[in-house]
Amino acid sequence: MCETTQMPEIPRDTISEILAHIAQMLELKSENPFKIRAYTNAARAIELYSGDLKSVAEAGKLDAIDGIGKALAEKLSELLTTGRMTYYETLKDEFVPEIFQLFEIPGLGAKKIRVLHDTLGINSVSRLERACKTGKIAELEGFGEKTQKKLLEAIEHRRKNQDRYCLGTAAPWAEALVEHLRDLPETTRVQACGSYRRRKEIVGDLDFVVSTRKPAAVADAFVAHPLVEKVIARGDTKTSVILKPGIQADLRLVSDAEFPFAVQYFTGSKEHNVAIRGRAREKGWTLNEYRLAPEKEGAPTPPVIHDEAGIYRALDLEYIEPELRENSGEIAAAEAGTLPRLIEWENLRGVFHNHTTTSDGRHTLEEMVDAARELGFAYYGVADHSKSSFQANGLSAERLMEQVKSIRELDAKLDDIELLAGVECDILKDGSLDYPDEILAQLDYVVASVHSVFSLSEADMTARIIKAMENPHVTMLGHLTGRLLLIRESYALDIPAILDAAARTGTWIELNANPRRLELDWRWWRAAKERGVKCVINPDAHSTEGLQDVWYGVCAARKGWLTKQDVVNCLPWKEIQQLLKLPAC
DNA sequence: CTTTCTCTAAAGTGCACTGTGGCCAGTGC
Repeated sequence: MCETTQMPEIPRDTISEILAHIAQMLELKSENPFKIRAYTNAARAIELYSGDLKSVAEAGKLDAIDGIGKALAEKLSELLTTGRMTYYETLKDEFVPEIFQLFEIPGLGAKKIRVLHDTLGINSVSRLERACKTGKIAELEGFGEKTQKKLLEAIEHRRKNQDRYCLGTAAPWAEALVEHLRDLPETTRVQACGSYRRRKEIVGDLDFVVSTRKPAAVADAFVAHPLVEKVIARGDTKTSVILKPGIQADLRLVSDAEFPFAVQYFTGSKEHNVAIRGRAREKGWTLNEYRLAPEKEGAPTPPVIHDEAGIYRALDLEYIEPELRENSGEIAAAEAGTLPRLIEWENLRGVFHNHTTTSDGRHTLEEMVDAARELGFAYYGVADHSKSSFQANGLSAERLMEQVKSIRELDAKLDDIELLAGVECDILKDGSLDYPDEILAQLDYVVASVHSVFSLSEADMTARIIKAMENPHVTMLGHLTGRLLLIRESYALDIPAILDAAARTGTWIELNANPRRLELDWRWWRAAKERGVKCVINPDAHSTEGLQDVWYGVCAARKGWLTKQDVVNCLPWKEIQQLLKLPAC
């Protein structure tokens, strides 16, 4: 046997993270700020680079990438060819790894972390918490009572979110495990349940229900999956594990006859199930995770159930899609036969809010358009950042007009997709827009979004956004509430007032499909629909892969009871053309 | 550390906000 010398390819994201980590360490060492920025820029340049880094390194051409000079090219070349970077490893040895947790606490940056470390020896979140509780932080120069209180709250918030994951984070793990279970010869039926199946924007754990005649074999195979870190419980019917990323996953093993009941039960929500069981009881039956049976002797015999829909049918209900099972009126609607026919992924015909390398996207216009064609979209809109979003390399009016020109040129060459030239225009603090009207008038549509000054009062923020909506060039509002799930709360906003204004001005509201956003939140869409406000599902894609986020957007729209009639981008091209008052081709 | 120029030296996204400490510094977008 010969030894293998082949080195596994280092993912581009890992390289980018290493550079960002170096920047962080240099910050802690109070290095030359421009050196720090050079590493930050390089991390970004690598992230945005779409070519094959390894072959560029082998050709010695790394310094041709914008933002990579002689020194960085050398270090990256070492990393790409040997798998190690000496500089990085030496630097890393100077710090305990826990200290980097402190950067995750909002309000703490390198300067403050350095003070905490040098004066109180704080090098981890747990030490920081202790110091806050003993009042030591408030005594420090540059800190005070308020900072101490804010830090403690941030630590508490962090702890609360520790066992919560975004739908988009958990979905690949859930799907990998479902596929693994389905591939086993011993499994009959497999279903992922719980909040993941209900497509909640945040999930706490993963639940799988499997029917089988050989539960021990299935459990063995489940715990042997490479994603599994450790087994915390192992019984005949239930196995619980912790996956490598930290999330708990439960596997329930049942007979095939029990399967529909287990799936219905473990899909929840708890509130939905309580209501459903109450309904069974009214018919003299008892419903649990194993069966539907007469409650006592003499009660009528329930029908034989083969699948989940059968349970609902037995209770005189239409089938209720998992996304709707939140006990918010779905049972009454199922009884009356008025459940909406929910939008499906296949109904989407195009998208409007997408970026390119011209602002902060990772792929070029051509690459993004190719990806959109592959997804089968009939139309595709580009909306890069406007000039005030300089941190996202926002476009000056001049650059924007150049981009419009290149979009029109590419559009003329393609006959299987229609391209639209738009912009994601910043709503400035006073509600005015980032370009004059004569510039906006030259675009096919405008996505108006807030990217700065999040701390306005509710009244001021509401007035700001309404003012933007009143500009006739504004077609839709992007990521209305500014939340980043598990990272940042929404800003203060009077949403009913915004919905009223949207109805009055005919402004569409985006359902931003990025799994960190999924806003406007699904809980508001029925109120929007009542007012006749239209939804537009946008991926806010910064890369070709990002386009696939529309799937999460459709999940959220389904949770919001939306049908294809409620979502503008389910319309065919001809109707979009009329709605946007575009010249006929 | 990189880029660009005034080509071996200088400049390098800019503003709002917050809290603290006395009119500034650090953080975050």
